[in-house]
Formats: sequence, structure tokens, C-alpha cells
Amino acid sequence: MRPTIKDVAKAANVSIATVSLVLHNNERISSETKRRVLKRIKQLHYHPSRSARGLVLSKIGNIGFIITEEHFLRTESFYTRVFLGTEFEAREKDNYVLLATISSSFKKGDPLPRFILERNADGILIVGKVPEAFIESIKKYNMPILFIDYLPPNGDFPGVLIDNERGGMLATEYLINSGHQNIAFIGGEISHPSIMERLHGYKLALEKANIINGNGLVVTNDENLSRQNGYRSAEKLFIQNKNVTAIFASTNATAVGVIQYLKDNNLNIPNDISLIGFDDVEADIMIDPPLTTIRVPKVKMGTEAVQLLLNIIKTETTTAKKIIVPIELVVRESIKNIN
Amino acid sequence: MRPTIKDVAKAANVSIATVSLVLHNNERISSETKRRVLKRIKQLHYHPSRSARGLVLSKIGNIGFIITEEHFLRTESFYTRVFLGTEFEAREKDNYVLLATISSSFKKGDPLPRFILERNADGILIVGKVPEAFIESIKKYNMPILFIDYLPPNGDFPGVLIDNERGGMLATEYLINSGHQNIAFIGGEISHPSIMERLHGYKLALEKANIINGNGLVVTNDENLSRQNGYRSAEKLFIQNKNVTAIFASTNATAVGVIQYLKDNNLNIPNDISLIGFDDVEADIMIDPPLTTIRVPKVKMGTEAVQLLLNIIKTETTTAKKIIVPIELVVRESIKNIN
DNA sequence: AATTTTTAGTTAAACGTTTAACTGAACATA
DNA sequence: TATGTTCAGTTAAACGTTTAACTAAAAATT
Repeated sequence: MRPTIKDVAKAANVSIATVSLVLHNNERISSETKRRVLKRIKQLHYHPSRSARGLVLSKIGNIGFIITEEHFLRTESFYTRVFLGTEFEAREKDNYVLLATISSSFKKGDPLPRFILERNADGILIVGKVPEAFIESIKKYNMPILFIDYLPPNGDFPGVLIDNERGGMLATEYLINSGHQNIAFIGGEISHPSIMERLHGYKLALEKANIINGNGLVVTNDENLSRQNGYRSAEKLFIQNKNVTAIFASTNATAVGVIQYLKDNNLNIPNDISLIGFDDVEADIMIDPPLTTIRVPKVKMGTEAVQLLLNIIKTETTTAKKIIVPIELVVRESIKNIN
Repeated sequence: MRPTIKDVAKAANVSIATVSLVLHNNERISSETKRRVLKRIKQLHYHPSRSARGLVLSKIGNIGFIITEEHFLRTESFYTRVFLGTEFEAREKDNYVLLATISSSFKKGDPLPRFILERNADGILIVGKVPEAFIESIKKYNMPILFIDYLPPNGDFPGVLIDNERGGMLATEYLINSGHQNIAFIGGEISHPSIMERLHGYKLALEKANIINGNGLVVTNDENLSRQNGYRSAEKLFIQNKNVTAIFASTNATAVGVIQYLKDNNLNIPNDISLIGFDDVEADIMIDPPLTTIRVPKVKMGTEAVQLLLNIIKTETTTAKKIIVPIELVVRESIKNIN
């Protein structure tokens, strides 16, 4: 049988209350006693029972991580890394992360993640775009909620977000500074607000540099599969447009599709076409030459999110604080300077 | 405040014991009372507290899912899908899955997943190859353990496994039946037993067909990144060997690398080279032509694993039962019949 | 020396379940 | 009629914590 607080108390010759106080670092306990108790705790490999603790505190130490199944299974490990970040921070703070997927076509009345119904989570992380109907459905449980990489159009929630607009600008400006003018934007899942914001950043940068080019250079397309999306979009772009010299691919999965298209059509990167991506590419994907990109701190998004959420839970405040994680331009070899 | 069993009892005019018995479908309760209680449960949105339940049953309803960080972050969604399977089945059986990653260079003394230390899981799923040192470290906690897609070399544990050998045979035999003789095997992470077994199946099939070709056709290589691995291995293969007509790539990530190599070297699939993979390819990866492959039921592996593990937990037996999930040859267009 | 304050604990109730042991009424049996 | 038996529940203890309220001893104050 696993040891309980009683066993520790007996071994250390104190009451169970003392053990509990030691566990919580209460200053009422002398350092001598503390030492003795701690020694026994270690010796017996004692760990307090979560159930017992949860029962009295009515706080379980779990946080829910909700994502659409589609996003979770994406070949890009974007959200997987975010998840890992949440796991790291949760562990640090003595919490567990419970992952649940929902359908991206969730509609009212569909079953909710069990940890919501059973209130087996102290708070909830909603990751990536989720259906509005889902958000509506869980509102009434009023658990603390925090969004990651998405904010619903209405309602004011806290969130951990990427500075997509600045990223879009950064990417575009870098292309402009490298002498490009005919810069195309290829958008993946354009209905995701993040992509919209990147597009907005792109437009802003062009405007600022007084470059006016028709909308023909912006190709969007809402297929689910980002790579095919990138491929098809590139195809579409080049049919209409022969003089593009640079492409801003709004995600790296899109970029991979674009690369395939360029390869299939004997267009060399960066000599014929310069290309910049968004999100650092997984090392596993072979891209030749290495892709210049905007790096997003995925793991950090997870850790920040958990920190903020736990804070909201602890202080029982309602906040709509937004944390914007910094992005970074990573220059590699996919862009040609044509100045 | 969330409703408790007391609230239900009061509303239904019974004792809390009755409510509990209704919850457990005890036949001691008349159907009339049962109906009344159930009605109130629904009305009040009552869900029993996990903490309270866990406390009295000393069984928490969590199962741990342990995987190396490296495997979890793989671009192939193989293990992600297995995870999803476990999640589905766990949910069905009123359990939660707690995921923890460990380092693939885990050594004695490294910190263990918290749910092991705290015994916050009733049983553990170990997924993919993990360091021997890790297995040694957790043995002493003697929690029920089940392996997925891996079995440690020593110790007799239950597991849910792929019939890799049969898969290797199936793939190779299909190539043979299509008239190929110079069939190469390109192995990804060859130190993973699964890959070894596929290789063994390959050899068996060749033997059975009386095809003798030197070991020059087997290229293995233990780089971590499967795609680069595939690329490099293909390179190596073709330097030594000019007359290969078919390749069996031991994983699909490897196959993708091989495809890139072939494309870069103007070798057409299937006209110049036939190719077969292993694991069904993610729809997102653009492969032209569609790849013939051995399909592995990933989600099913997860559900089966949870079923078996929960069974072991419930019956408190020690078993070393192995579940071999069926595989399937999926014929698409990457193989040329040269008979 | 008597009183008050501080220190370093202890006692006991509470959290929400499960379930063995009990009970009282209705029914069956001799 | 007296006595079992079955039915349909109820009572109460137990699970392992936390923490407010209490206490006994030591230290400080008058």
C-alpha cells in the first residue's frame, strides 16, 4: 500500500497536521521538525493523494487542453509543440494537462469534453480555431478559459497570441529590402484569423513602401490540406502572373507545397523565386535551400498560457489579458538579394 | 457551487446511498426510485466528484501515456493517432489519459513522469521505443504496464503490436508478384525492433521466392530524421547499385525521402522505380503517384491498448498478452507490373 | 512573581463518495 | 399465528487530505 500522511506522521512522531503544514511550508513549524518530517517523506517516498487534496480543496490540479482533431493531427508539429509547452509548465506547477479533441464541425448539443462535464479541470485552454458553437456551449460552465493562437470574434477572453501582423510585415519588409517588388502572398487556411493578420501585415508593408500591386498577387484558398493548398495556390499564381520574384507563404506547410510546385516546374529557389515562410520549419522536412522564415516560439506559447491560466484560477479574477509572444526573423538561404 | 450527491438525494427524497446505488445500477433499487433519482441527476447536471470517488476507491481513472519527446514530435502523425485512439477509448470507459514525454536519452536517476511518482494513474501505456533505463526505473512502482509498438528486449510485458514481419512479407511478396527481383530495403530507424521485423519479413519473402541478392540491397542507417534518412539511403543505394527496380521503404517518412531523391534524379515512379511504403501516408503529403503501402490501424492500436490495460487493472492480473493488430496491403499506383 | 504574548505544535471537522452492515415492512411459509 | 425471507431501502464508517480553532509550553513584559 502506498504511504499516507499518517505513515509519515507516525514515523516522524508528529501529528498529521504537522506533516501537512510542512508540506505547505508553513512558518509555524520549527526547522528542526521540518527537517525530521521531510526526511521521512523522502524515506517513505510519500506523495500526497491528489484525490484527497482535490476533495477538500475542490480544485483538482488538472487543466484541459482542447483542440480540433484536425489541428491536432496536422503534420506540422505546431500545436503538438504548444501542447508540450503546456505540459512542461503544468508539471512545473504541479498540474496535469488533459487533452481532448473536438470535431471542427462541432454543433450545439454535441457531447462536450468529459473534463468539462465532470468539472475535472480547473481551467481550460482552447487551442487554435474552434467552432463558435463550441464556445457557446461551454460558456455556461463558467470555468476559466484561455485561448491560444485564436480569439473568438465576440466575447472578451484572455489569450496567448502570435504577433501575426508584425510577422507579416517583417517578412514582407525583408523581401522588399532585398529588392523585391512583385511579392505574392500565398495564404493557407485563410479563414483562420492568424492568416488574415499575416496578410494584413503583408499589405501594410507594401503600402508603407509604396508598392502597389493588384490583388492578383494574393492567392488564398480554403482547402484543408495546407501542402496541397500551397501547391495549388502556386499553380494558380503562376498561371495568372509571370513576373513574380518573391513569395510569402503564410505557413510552412503552405511553403512546402509551394516548393514542390516550383521544383516540378524547374524554378530554382532563390535564383528564380525567393521564398519566405512562417513558423520555423521542422528540421525533418528537407528543404533545399534552407528556408528563411518567421520563427514562432511554440513551446513558449504553451508555458506562458499555463502560467496565465493558473494565475487566473488562483486569483479567481476575470481578465481578458492578451499575451503576445515575440516572433523573430530567421534568415537562411531562400531569398535572393536583387538590389 | 456544483451539485453533490446530497443535492440529488434531497431533491429525490432518498438517502445519498440510494443515489450512489442508482449510479452503479444496483438491482436493489426499484425502477420507480431509479427513475426519480435519474431524473434529478439530469435536472441538476450532477456528475460525481472524481476526487471523492478516487479517494474511497483508491483508483483514479487516469491512465498514463509515455512516449519519447522525439517520437511525439515526429512529423508523421503515427503516434499522435495512437494517442487519439487511447483518448477515445479512455473517454468511453470513463477514464482520462495523461501524456508525459521522456527524453530518448533517459538515464537512471532522471525525473520520472509525475503521475508515476504520485501514483496518479492506474496504469501506464509505454508507446514506441523507450530507453531501457527508463523501464528499469519504473519497474519498482509496479503499476500495470502495457507497451504499444515496442517490447523491451527483456522482461515479459503485455503489448499491442503491429505484425511487422507479416507486413514486410506482404509488401515484398507484392513486389515479387509484380515481377521484381532486384528489390531494395531501405530502413529508417533500424534500431527500432519494428523496423528489424519488417526487414526480417522482407528477407523471408525473398527466401521463399528463391531470390538471392547480396546485402547491398539492404540500406540501413540510424539517423533520427526519417526523411533525410530516406534521401541519404536512396543516394547510397543508387551509388552502389544500378539495377534496382523496386524499393521497399520501411516507413512512410523514409518513403518521402526516397521520393525526393528519385525526383531530384529524374527517376520516375513507377516507370523507373517501383516503391512501396509502410503505414498509410497522411493525406496531406503530396505524393505523385499515390503510394502503395501497408496500412496500420493506428487509432485501433490505441483503443485496443486501453481496453487491455483497463482489463488488467480491473482484474488485477499480471498477463503478458500480446495483441497483434491486423495490417493491410493498400494497392495504389506506385508499383509497375513488369511481368 | 504574575500576567501576557509568542511559538510550535495538535485536534477535529469537513470535503463527496462507496459499501458493508443494518432495518423495517411486506410477503411467504409452516 | 408466529417465524422466516425477501425487498427496498438507510446508516454510518472509511478514504487522505486541509485548516480553523484550540492548547500547552516557553518567552517576554509588567
